[in-house]
Amino acid sequence: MYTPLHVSVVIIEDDETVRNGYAYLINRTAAFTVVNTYPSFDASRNHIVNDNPDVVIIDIQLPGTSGIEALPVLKKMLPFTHFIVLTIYETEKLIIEALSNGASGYLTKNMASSRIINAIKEVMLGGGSMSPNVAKTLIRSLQKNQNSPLTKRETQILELISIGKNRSQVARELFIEIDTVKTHVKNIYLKLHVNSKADAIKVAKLNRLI
Amino acid sequence: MYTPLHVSVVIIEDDETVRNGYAYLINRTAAFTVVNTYPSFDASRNHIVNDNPDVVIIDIQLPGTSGIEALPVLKKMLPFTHFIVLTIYETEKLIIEALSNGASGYLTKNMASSRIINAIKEVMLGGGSMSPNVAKTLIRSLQKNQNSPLTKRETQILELISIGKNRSQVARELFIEIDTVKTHVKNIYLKLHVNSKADAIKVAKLNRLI
DNA sequence: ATATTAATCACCCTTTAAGGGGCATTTTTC
DNA sequence: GAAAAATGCCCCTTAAAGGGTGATTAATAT
Repeated sequence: MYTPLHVSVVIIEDDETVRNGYAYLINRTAAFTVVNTYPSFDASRNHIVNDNPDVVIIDIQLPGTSGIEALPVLKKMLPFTHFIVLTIYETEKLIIEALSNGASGYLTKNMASSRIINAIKEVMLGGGSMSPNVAKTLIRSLQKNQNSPLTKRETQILELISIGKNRSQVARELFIEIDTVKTHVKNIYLKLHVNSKADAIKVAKLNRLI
Repeated sequence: MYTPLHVSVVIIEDDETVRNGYAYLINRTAAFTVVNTYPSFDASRNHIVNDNPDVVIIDIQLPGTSGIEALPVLKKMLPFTHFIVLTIYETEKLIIEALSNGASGYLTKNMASSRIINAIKEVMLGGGSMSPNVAKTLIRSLQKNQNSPLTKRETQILELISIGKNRSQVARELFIEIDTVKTHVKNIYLKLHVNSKADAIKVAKLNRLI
């Protein structure tokens, strides 16, 4: 694997011991240099653009601005920098927020240290990196319930409705009458025990029917 | 890392050379046994339940039923088996389809062979596994456009609308008047050059504004 | 073969939501 | 202190949603 020379890294992590541990680990690796470390995003604010790192390792739970909130701001300040979240939290919500806010990687702190180095290499090559638990959580968030009470057609119709199409648009798209769509919608509501579009979508998403 | 003994693997892959290569590689690994290989899902259909593998390595492009179509069927036949897709294709659509159809891993064929072994270990431990390019594609599909023409509030409102809430529900949720929601919606439509909810959601999703 | 489920369509009806227009105020941000 | 963002209040018309009741056909499972 080819790794560009002189990869500069900044670490944002509030625990001093952990922060120094990572810094040691990264500095020990040939061609990797930790150019600066900060105990919080707020502390990094006026310096990090000057550091101009290739990669930022950032924790989620930080004093003041959280890592999640910091990401879009950092991304704007350093548009060509890669961000790797390194945290103990692995809830679906946090993972999706971090990745949608600009992180290229999401690692949990119980990882072998070699994986941190690997992750840096991977994101430097334009890839993404996740620990297995994170990958699993993300994959699970994509997976549909195999025991859906809805039929194929009902699922299909609810999916179209969930992306904002109205009944006549659904009818046109599926080459059926609007009254047929209406019947399906009524049956969907019956099965999901709801009586509105919004509730149906909510229940369906909660149970991964769509 | 602890690995349970006797991990049984089935390979579904149409190219004989590749198939035998994987089989050799996996059999060479202690505690891993390839119990059977098939050139297609259709060929495996009547035997694979009897093979009862812990892990199935499956290609996407197969003669007859594609790997994507095969996944939900296999998942039903083997509810406790882990599936790893191993393919040359890495489009967003295929990746999301494969993962939402039940795959626990998605690897591309240009990977070092050790990663296949690692992936099997990871999914056996209940994790997920993706190669960096796949992770990047998946992450990118989550990322929002940083240059959205919409303001924070407009984005927030469009998000609520996109999950099926109507204006009065949005108003209640954000503790504002329904007329304010209406004004925001009007401005959203102006900015996105649309004049309906469905079109706004379509344009916004296409440009990752929501 | 035959019951069940899924999918299709057609009317009735009332209420709610959506969309277009214009305008005014306050709060935030640069 | 100008500009952008967020808030709110009217006018208006049409489109959509939701509830009820029913029927026919196609697919599928027992």
